[in-house]
Amino acid sequence: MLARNPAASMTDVANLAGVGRATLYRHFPSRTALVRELARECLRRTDADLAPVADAGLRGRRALEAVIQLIMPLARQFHFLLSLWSYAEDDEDIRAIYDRQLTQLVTLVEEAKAEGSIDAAVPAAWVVSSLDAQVAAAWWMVGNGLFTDSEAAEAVIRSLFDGIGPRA
Amino acid sequence: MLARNPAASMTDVANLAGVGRATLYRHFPSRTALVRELARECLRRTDADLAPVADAGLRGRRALEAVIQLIMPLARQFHFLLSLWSYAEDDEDIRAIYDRQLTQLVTLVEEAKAEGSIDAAVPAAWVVSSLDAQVAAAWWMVGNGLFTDSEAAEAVIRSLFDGIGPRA
DNA sequence: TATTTATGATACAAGTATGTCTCACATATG
DNA sequence: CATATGTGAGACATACTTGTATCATAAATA
Repeated sequence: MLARNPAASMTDVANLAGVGRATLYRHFPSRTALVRELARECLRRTDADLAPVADAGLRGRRALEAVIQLIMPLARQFHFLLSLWSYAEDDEDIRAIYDRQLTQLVTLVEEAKAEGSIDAAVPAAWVVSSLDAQVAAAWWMVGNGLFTDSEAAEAVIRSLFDGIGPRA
Repeated sequence: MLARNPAASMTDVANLAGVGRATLYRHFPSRTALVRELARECLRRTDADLAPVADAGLRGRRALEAVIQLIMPLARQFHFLLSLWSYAEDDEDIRAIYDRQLTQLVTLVEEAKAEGSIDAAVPAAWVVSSLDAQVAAAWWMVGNGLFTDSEAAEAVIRSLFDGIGPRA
């Protein structure tokens, strides 16, 4: 519900969940608590889905490509945070997990730079921003039936590393 | 105010504008009217700023690069529409202007394909989405002091056409 | 100077959201 | 069977937001 409409009320959430509003408040003492738990869940799920990348020992560009492919189905859940993040960012736990994930991503970017698959002159922060923005854009394409999940991942990988210019 | 916090109340807007709430209602009969006028203003300003591109007779990639450079300072005003667009999209005038601008952008993309500076296999919708997403991302970098305006435009142009891979 | 106009402050009504509380009921457990 | 637990429905207080209306005042105009 909050992913579709971040301004949804507790009544809306309860109705969509098929439970009474009172019951919702029994599980989440406040709206802020609900949003934070949702954020935590998103971050947990990301950790879980991205674990195979680290386990497989992938590095640099190969790892980033795997991350993009794995993260695409989660983009929807991520996207809701854009407008609700202000409620979550004050939470210490959430911030810690988020910072760690961000650091891991930056590490992959640095590895890719070291192996020569990313231009060392490009700031890592921009790579991460551009990656994030394009994943969100690609998910939007999926949502509007203009891409399948795999097409979306492929488009992001290609655009990110090689751009939309003519193939070499 | 609405650019920073799209959920801001009329009181917030009036306070930031340094006028009374009543006066704000004298100029904009409703919150929706305010948002729509803001949207109209954004689109008008975009038209004005982008007019030189058409006047100079730029086409294809050169035109797209000029658009990116000119649009960057406007990105902030554009960005507020993401969450407020639902209030504006019902307005016939606004929709017409927006659709025209979008069509013009797609035309530039098609021209770039024809001249060989964009791979014909890449869907135009994805080019526009990726462009839009990266402009927003770059503006965010500017807002956080990680890019200057011109660095931002340069980064978007380079990432869009050539990606972040090593320079050929 | 007299008058019109725009403004700020404020009160007001109606609607909605949050968070708390109570009560009746169903279900699971002892 | 008796009891404990969780739920749904709803009342309730509080607060906030929208949109309207009123009134006194400052500034521009005639």
